[in-house]
Amino acid sequence: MQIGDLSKRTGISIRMLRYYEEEGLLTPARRASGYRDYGKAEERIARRIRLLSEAGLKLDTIRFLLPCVLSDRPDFEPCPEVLATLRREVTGLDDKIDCLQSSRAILTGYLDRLG
Amino acid sequence: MQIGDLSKRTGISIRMLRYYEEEGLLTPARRASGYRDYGKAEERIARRIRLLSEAGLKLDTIRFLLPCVLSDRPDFEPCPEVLATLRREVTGLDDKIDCLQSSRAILTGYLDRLG
DNA sequence: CTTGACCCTCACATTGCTGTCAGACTGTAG
DNA sequence: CTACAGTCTGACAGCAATGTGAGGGTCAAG
Repeated sequence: MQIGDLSKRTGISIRMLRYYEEEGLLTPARRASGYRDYGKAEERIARRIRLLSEAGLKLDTIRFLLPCVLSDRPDFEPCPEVLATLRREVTGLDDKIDCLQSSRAILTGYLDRLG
Repeated sequence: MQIGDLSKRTGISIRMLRYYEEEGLLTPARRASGYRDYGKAEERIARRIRLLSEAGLKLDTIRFLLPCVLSDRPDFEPCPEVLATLRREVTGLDDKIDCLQSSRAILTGYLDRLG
């Protein structure tokens, strides 16, 4: 699959797909022509990267956690630092979810009182 | 209250408090000396701005919604555009909350299977 | 063989914050 | 009066993500 196809399927801009590669997150095969060639696996990775990225994880962090993030079951014991990062990010997400819910409450609160 | 005090109380950097003012979100009184003078009302506004800002709303949007966001009860009917923005931001937050929860599930999923 | 749609790399620009530093003033405590 | 901490403005810097454009190759259809 060419980059444009993957872009359309995932909604991730071509620019960002190349950027993910530049950052070492997603490394598609190359054709003889130099064209990137993405498969199903890469598509899954791309979607996952975008999900985490939209959740506010930095690409650095995602790169660091990618092995865990991709495996469905732990086939290896991650090093303590990865583990710590994992936990840190989870509590970070919890905080952020709280924050979003409070913000949501403020906005809907106003809307509700209106109707 | 001086800017440094407010900064300590809210955890918002002095830089950002001044930036909020520059962006027209928070306009404290001024002493004769030129020093900013924040009261309880401004503290509440500052906290609210930061909450929404951390939730991912842009300062532009916050400025636009600020009247609604500050009032506890609607004392006026906001114009349709404000209403639309309000609704748009709520669904945006909903999407984001979903996204964060999925991301959280990915991370905790791995951690859980580990223990 | 040409054309049009894709793709490549490289590099610069922009957005939205956020930090930091310089040079100058304020305010208080000794 | 001095010293020190706090504040003021303004400007420049950095970051992470993203857009955009130039200059040039690839490839399938006609």
